Amino acid sequence: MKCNTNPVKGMRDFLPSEVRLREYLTGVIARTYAQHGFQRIETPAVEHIELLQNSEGGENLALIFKILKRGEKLDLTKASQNEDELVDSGLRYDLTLPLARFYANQRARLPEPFKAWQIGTVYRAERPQKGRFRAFTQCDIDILGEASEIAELELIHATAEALKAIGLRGFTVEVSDRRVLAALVAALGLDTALTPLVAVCIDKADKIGWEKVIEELVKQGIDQIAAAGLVGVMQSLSLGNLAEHGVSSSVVEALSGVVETAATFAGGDYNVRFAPTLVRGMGYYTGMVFEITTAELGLSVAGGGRYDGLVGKLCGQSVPAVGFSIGFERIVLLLEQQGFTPPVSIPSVALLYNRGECTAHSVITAAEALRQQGYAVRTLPERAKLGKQLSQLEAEGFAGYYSLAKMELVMFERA
RNA sequence: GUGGGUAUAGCUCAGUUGGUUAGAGCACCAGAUUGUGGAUCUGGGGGUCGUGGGUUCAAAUCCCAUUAUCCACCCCA
Repeated sequence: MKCNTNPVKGMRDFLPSEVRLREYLTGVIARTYAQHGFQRIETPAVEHIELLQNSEGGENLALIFKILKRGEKLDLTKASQNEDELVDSGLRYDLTLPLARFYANQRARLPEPFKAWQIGTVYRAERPQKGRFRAFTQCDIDILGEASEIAELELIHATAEALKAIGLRGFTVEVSDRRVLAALVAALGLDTALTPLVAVCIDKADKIGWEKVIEELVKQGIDQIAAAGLVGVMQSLSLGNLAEHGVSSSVVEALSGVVETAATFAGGDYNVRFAPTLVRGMGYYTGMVFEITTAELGLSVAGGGRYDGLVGKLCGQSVPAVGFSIGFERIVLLLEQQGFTPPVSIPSVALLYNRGECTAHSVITAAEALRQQGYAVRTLPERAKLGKQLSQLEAEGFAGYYSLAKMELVMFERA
């Protein structure tokens, strides 16, 4: 039977060369996070559907891959069928929610505050396009149990250091705070329930321009004068004048402190700035939010924020929390665009033998001897057109080859 | 969820206003030659032209549907 050999829509196969780049990157990121004192944890890809759906995950809720009940619990004969009755679990769409559940469940065994890092695949049933897949890898660091902005600073610093270690420069860390916009909305006398709606419109400013933002706001039922007023304030907003617009002094101090301190650690390698239009989609964010963008890629390469309410909803005890996630796939995309190739850890050689002319024993013995010398060795039958084979091996990244017939090791000349 | 592009050999792609047996390069296999490290030459295998309908004497080519894929929007990493 002939069947479709493509991976499922939005999912990908990875070739050896692609995996090599990905492994190199995860290695660099892992090392940086470990240096900053974060501990790796793992959680399952599958979570209870209730957790995923009652999470204020914003638009992501519509994108959950749902998993059918199994066995007798899957009753397809019921008259009134809706999705919820057939589904009991789903694939995670981010790493934050599973972490919050993990923490609520394992808290007794974890240090306080807890600094965790994770790498894992998450799933969203979106329409795939450039830099966007249905299964993709995220690298998260989170601090739970730390209410002060030292947590924000540590996360920004560690994430920026990870990107630097990968070789990225000139990126911009944007910082804002959910409470800024909420204060502005309140100061203008608008219903604060409108804040999330307003946030979505404001978020588009960079793309569609302020004129259009006003139109959008009006379309959402906000009157023209208030909309224009809000946009006017937004355009002139800076760390210096936040207090004049009704933002509480504690928020202003925390925000300026984070932006200024983070900038001193950047040392010219990257930028840190207050970005009033930064909002972010997740509903669970309660305070500061951040994002990292690069000029080369029109997409953000990292995003995060404070979500103080999330753990409390799961275990009843309020636990402050902040997280920052690296969009692994976008880093990969960026490096591929730059033609980046990861450094080789061990030089590899190909051991070429003639089929039929030598025993398996002699092949493996010779290979072992080379491994003892520190090479990674792949045994391969020698082809009739040796020259062609050798050029292919060289292109594949082999440092040299060993001819079993001639008993000699030949290194390729480095161009 | 909305809009657009593409679909021909393992890969990258040609294919004229519809017209005989659908092509090239790369890759693969065999042979020749070079006295065997990439070259050169000859030959070979390999395609239901995404799928299903329709128009026509005749469809890879035109029309419709469908699927896949890529890109953009929404939103996001």
